[in-house]
Amino acid sequence: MEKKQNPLFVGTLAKGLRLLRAFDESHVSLSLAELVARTGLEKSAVQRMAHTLHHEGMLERDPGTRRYRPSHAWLELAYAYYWSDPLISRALPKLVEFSRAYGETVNLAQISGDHIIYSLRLPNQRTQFAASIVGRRLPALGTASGRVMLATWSKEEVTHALENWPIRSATPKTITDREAIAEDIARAKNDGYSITDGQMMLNEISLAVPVISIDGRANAAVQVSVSSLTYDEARLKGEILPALLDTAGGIPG
Amino acid sequence: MEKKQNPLFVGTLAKGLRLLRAFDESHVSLSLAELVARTGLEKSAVQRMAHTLHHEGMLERDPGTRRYRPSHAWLELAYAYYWSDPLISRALPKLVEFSRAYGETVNLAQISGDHIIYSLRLPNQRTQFAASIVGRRLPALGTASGRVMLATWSKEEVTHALENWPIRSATPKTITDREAIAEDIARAKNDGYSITDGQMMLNEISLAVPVISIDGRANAAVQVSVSSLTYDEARLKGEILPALLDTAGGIPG
DNA sequence: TCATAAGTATCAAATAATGATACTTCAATC
DNA sequence: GATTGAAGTATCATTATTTGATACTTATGA
Repeated sequence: MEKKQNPLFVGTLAKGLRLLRAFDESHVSLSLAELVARTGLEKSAVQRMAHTLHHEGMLERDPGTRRYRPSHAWLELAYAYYWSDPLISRALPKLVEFSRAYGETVNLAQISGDHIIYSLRLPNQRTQFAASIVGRRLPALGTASGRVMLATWSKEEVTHALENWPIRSATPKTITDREAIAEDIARAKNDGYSITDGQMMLNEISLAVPVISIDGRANAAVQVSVSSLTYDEARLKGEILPALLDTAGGIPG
Repeated sequence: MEKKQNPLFVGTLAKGLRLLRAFDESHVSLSLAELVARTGLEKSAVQRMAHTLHHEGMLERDPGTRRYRPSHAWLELAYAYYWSDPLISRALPKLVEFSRAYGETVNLAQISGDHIIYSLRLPNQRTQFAASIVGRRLPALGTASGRVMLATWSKEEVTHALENWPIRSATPKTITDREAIAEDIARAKNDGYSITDGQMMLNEISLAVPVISIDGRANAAVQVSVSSLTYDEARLKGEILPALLDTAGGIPG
């Protein structure tokens, strides 16, 4: 184990958490050996941690394949999170209302370090699975939600973000030029919304508006995803934008 | 710490997990002292665990109040869970379809020990917050979903459940008589659906149908909640039940 | 069938967690 | 605004617990 200065740091617990985080969308179940590979821990340590997590109900274990999987307990943790975050209960009814009225996919995104995380998602029939489930994280600079939040932040913070936050190219259309993103944020600051086209997925247009708190700053955004095959920007601005501004504005500060 | 026989059991990790589980819908943030009270651990241990969990991004800490809260990481874990459970991706499009068509709250429930857990929820405007968010656990015997699943299980399993699983009285109408529940399960076995009225909440009717796997057994159910003020059982059976059976039946086995 | 990898069990060594205690900061009350 | 008790933080000697090497067993597939 690396030298951990602080005597309050409990290495064993941190190791256990690494096993939990070893699971993601492309690692839905892991064997002992795979856990060793993904966590970088000793085989013995992984054996003990996995045993303990299983014993405590945090990992499911297939007796046949001996592979470990996330358990229902991971959803219970999400349940506790939902109650703990006051924004969720304020935003949910507004999003439901919007979703029912327009039938388009609508999400609540929150800033989470240099990423955004989707904390509420109301999918429609056409929505891809990855875009339907909560907890997804995306680099903030590459999303309409992230940009429209940044548009409410101080000049210093925006500069820092533009210089340091990560950018990941997900489609041929992904803008990786930080200058261009800076312009987009400036535009969002002026317009009060941000639109991206095919940044994370081709043929997907995203429209995001900020959820502004009392101090004028946004740490969250409401975002709509539509297909570029059925919408163009003009129609999006005409039909969806006003309602989306109402939705975000209606979330109690 | 109690004597833990198995040398593979890592007590420190188990203790850390207790901090996470100390949070729930009525404990959305906890101070150090409250964590001590709720976990039953030593003050020193809680201090170290909380520090570590915070350091690892699993707990948010308000610098002003010094209280701990669940972090976004708890949603990320849910994201990993969603990918890991193959039922989710199969059920989601069907539930969305139903939700759009009927505009009523629809859920996917799965058995989780002697409880059911809601793993997908598509709320409508009238849905209460607690009924809108995933991860909620309810005693299986008290829910239409739990009963309709049990209806597909072996006689021995049902007997065992009826004798041992917990029952919690949530409303004046909650049925706590295990005989009556046995009858209800028998009825569900015959009908292929289960209806409860005001069991968890007054003025709420639940209709559940099983998601049956190849072996004829159900570990999941699709469930609709409607207000008893706008629906009666007859209307529910006439208008909703056929579509709900289609929805559940359409989930690929 | 054999060979090899994966998973499981054991144990001596010593690191890292423990929990008692002392110190500091906060917040409430007079 | 000073006083007081509770909550939070820091420290450290003790020792229980984790550690990680190794041997053993069970799977897998060539």
